[in-house]
Amino acid sequence: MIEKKKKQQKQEHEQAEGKNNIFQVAKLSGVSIATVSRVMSGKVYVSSELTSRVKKAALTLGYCPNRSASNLRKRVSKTIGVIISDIENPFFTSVIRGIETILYDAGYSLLFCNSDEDPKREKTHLSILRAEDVAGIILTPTKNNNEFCKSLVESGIQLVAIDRSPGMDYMDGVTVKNKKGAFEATSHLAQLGYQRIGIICGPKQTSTSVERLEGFKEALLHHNLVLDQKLIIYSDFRQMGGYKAMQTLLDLEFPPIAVMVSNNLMTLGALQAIHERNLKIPDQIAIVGFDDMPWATSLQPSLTAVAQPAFDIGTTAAQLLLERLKDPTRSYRQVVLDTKLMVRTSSGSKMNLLIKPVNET
Amino acid sequence: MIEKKKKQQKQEHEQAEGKNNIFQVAKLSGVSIATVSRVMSGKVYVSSELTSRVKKAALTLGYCPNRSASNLRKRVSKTIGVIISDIENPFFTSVIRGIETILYDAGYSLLFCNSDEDPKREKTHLSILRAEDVAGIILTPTKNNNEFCKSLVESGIQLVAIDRSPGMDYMDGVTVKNKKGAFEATSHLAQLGYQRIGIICGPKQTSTSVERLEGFKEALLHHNLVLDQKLIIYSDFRQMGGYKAMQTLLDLEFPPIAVMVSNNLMTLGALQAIHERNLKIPDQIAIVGFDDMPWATSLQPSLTAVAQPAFDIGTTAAQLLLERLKDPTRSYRQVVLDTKLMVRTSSGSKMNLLIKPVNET
DNA sequence: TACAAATAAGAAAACGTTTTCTATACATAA
DNA sequence: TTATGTATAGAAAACGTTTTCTTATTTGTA
Repeated sequence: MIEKKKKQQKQEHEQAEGKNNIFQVAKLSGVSIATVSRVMSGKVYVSSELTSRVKKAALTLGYCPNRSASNLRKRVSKTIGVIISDIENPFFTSVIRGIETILYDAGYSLLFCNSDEDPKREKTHLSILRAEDVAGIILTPTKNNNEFCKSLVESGIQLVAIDRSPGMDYMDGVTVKNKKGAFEATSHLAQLGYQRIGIICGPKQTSTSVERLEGFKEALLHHNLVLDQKLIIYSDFRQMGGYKAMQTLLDLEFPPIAVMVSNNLMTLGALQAIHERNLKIPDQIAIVGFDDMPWATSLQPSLTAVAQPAFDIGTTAAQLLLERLKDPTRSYRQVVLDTKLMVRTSSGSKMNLLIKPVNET
Repeated sequence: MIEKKKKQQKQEHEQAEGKNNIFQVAKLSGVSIATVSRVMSGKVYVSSELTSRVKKAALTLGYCPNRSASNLRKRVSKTIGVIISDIENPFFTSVIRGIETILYDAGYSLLFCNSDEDPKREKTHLSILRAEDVAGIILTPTKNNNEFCKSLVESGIQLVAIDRSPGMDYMDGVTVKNKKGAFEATSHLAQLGYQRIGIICGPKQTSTSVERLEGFKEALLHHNLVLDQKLIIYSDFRQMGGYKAMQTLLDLEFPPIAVMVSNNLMTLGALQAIHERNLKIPDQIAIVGFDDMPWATSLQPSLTAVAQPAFDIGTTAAQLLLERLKDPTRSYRQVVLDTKLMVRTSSGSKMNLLIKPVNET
């Protein structure tokens, strides 16, 4: 008799105060732990009598199921990893916000990592995320980790690439029409009569940078403008890089009269360099940026820029991931979102029709 | 015989391909799972012979321990929750970056949440983080969740408050000298000869907003300037709010000739309103912002602003948390970091070069 | 009346680790 | 020699869930 009781109690898990578990709820409500679990997850038959008793007990104890145990047993986690290359870039924070909005509603948590554009760091993060048993990962892929990504997919972790298209056929992806955006921006400058147009690019390897340069070149061709290689400067997508790149351009024997800058942070740097030399925008030099940012309308003159739907990139990526988690067999797809040229005054447009606040709450 | 073998194999966990576990490593290297675990954690005696065999097996299988199982067993997690009120605010992204830098090195992962300044959302996130069994939480506390926070601390989850001081004595905190920062900024304007100075504040409830207003008032008093209640506008720390607030100020019968804006996003909005009316900065209106941002030097004129050590706020918070995790009994402490007035041209300082930042670290 | 099907709930197994307990071999000290 | 300690490594328990397996009860149908 005593023997038997002892054995039964073996699992009673007398715990320290504060932390409580399913056994305590079961005890308080006088049911088995199975029933408690069923009530908590709420999708199986439990009598209304027991349901209410369990719910009451759970409430008074402030019980909430341990997620590690749950994940372990279910072999799935309600966590999704996000690896961003630069969290200090407002473009990416908008993306994150988009991701968060969707995933939060779907009951997922976000495990966040900053790769700093470093493939090694990216790999470390990827393996941590795997150990963490995330359901999926949304990332801005750097190069060099293709085989590793592939092995992740094989081991059942779904990936979604954003911003860059790594040319992988084993994951979904969301990008924007970089080439078209750059084409429009450059054409805009050409149409305003600027002939000597320069560009500040990002790193040579990233697909976004390459595509934007392509659009730039095509626009020059389209408008019968000569392409001077000296007016193409490669940089690093960072503010300081943009600053130095613009200095280089301005130091040329024949500097450009208009410039397209391939991302937001470099645009800030470029503006700084221009202001330092007391050049008038757009009279002495016109400028068009890529990425429309909150500060674009606060600049004097306001900044003409190619707007990317950053928030939508995030929501789209999250949705792709959710759909794939629901149906892992469906074919991989690449969603390409549109860009929009926001014409303001830094490009020298006389008709500043489109001055609107970027961000209304 | 067969019986016995079956029983032994019971634990062999023949798995699907791809995912691998400790049993497979043990099998491949011909040792027990205990030994594998000991090798992986690497702080207990295992012979060099077995160690190398296990390591090799782990490598070829690409094994890495399941974190859920580990957390469950160890009853601690290497995950830390971060709840930020607005991820689109560059100030907070710098903070996050600081947090990430420290915690990454210490082997922690970051579970990220956006509270959107909404106490209800904050509470939801807090309980998710508890279920997730995080070791600690760094948050920008909104009001109204005091008792809940307290219960978290009681159940063993350490909290660190950043940016705002909720006046709680059961958690560590990191803030900056808001009052002193606002005092200096306002004094700077007063010393330049501006007499009619306005302020755009954040929400009335947040401690940062209150402290900055206090510093503003004290500076006026100190310089024998009258305080016109009409020149104090409360807003919401967002760009649109700053835009509208500045419009309100400029629409006054006697508008201010200089303005201090209590955060970065509202400053952007205020600038927009000023530019829309084609007012010259600083000749027709001077402006000083709170929070020094990457774009401050790209503005024309460049923006005078109170710099907060956002990155350091993050690293400090992370360090406080790590120290507390190491020694949960140590007394709670509030770290207050210094601000620094970055004098540029939007405040009109060109006219008065005698002024220099009054500061010591 | 009897037998199948459906409902409800407990017992027990399983998830993949870490760690305690136990056992062996070998060295050292009494 | 015997006792004691130490290095090494396997067996088994434990972490807190979810879910399968059982069992008991109720309902429906031939």
